[in-house]
Amino acid sequence: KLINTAKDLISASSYASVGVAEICKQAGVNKGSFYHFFESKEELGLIALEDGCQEHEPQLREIFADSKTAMQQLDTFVKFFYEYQEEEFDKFGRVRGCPAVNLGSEMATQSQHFCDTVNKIMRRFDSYFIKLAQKFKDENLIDNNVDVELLGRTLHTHILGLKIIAKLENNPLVFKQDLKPTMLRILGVKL
Amino acid sequence: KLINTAKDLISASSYASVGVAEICKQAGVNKGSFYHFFESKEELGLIALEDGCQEHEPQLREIFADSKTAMQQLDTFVKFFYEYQEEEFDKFGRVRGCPAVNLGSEMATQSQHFCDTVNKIMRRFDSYFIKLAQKFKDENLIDNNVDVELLGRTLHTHILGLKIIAKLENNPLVFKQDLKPTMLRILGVKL
DNA sequence: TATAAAATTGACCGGTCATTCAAATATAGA
DNA sequence: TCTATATTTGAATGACCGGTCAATTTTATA
Repeated sequence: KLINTAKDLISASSYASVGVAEICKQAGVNKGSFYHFFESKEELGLIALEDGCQEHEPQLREIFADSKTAMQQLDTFVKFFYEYQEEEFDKFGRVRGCPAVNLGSEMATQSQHFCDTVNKIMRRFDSYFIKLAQKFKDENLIDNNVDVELLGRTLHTHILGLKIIAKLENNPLVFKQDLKPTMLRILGVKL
Repeated sequence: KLINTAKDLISASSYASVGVAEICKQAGVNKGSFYHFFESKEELGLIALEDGCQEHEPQLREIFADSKTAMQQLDTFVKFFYEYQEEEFDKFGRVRGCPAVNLGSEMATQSQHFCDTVNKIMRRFDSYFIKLAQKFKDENLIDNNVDVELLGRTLHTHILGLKIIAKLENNPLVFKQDLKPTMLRILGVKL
């Protein structure tokens, strides 16, 4: 309960702006109990971060399933991504972007633990896009001399940038029209 | 002095983690004096943010000078960008990414003022890249049916993503090899 | 030099922060 | 039922937060 509350509250504003007291109150738990289960706010933050990202792994595995063609994977991803962000926007009235990146951006210079954890998560997400790029290459849809690792990371990097922009503008539509054509453009898909 | 100290301290960690007292101490000013010149921490933050971004305008205007060809502009930008980030890395031992985005990402959900200001800055930066894309189009280096506004924003978005990654990995090399080829790829420059 | 305005000082405020703790209560195993 | 362990309680801690203020000093003007 504490972990889920922390996920919600922190991703709704920021790590620093959410106090232990607020998390406890929202979760219906006393502060003493909090420190019985977690040794610090940081520990809870790290666990909530990791937990929140693991949540999406099943969906991601499905989206990037090997049985799908490259283009099917891309289409499913774009569709899922947009619908998820819209859903969140409707629910919270806010585009929250990427909680991991938000936390990483806030804490990178203050806590090595957060920095390391976020980097690990980033690399995990990278791998899905590298696999996607590899698929495009295998299907001969892109230049055969291309570096799929770089391409995958570039796709992911671009999506991070998009999430930041969408969060700042608080506008999920940013994803709707532009994402797929831009991804195809980065991949250099022959039409 | 307060503004410059605020710029340094905030971009070195985060808005929330830097207190008014610390800014004053570092600037050699008393708290009372602080509130003689600024009515709140937020006001100083906003001014420091705006000020820090204005600083780069002359260089940007030079980089994207109309007299240069599209490819020259891109080359100069990439070179300047990398050298600047390296310089900062050497000086502070840290890739700080984009202060505006860092602040925006931290404060977007907490202060409409910060959100608005950062968005304004983002749109200003967008315009340089839109002009660059237009230049590429004018010189017939890219598809003539392309939407230069989208293209410019996409370039900028990608760079924001790169800065985040570089900050998280604290590695300015992220910019070195990949930036130019990726920008050309996004632009779809005919080789 | 007289005077009004601007700037500086540093103590002070109420509130919030993460964290601690001793005591009370609930739970589970023998 | 007895006992040891896990959990819960909520008040207390000291540090720090942004912000205030009356008194003082500096500066500029005339």
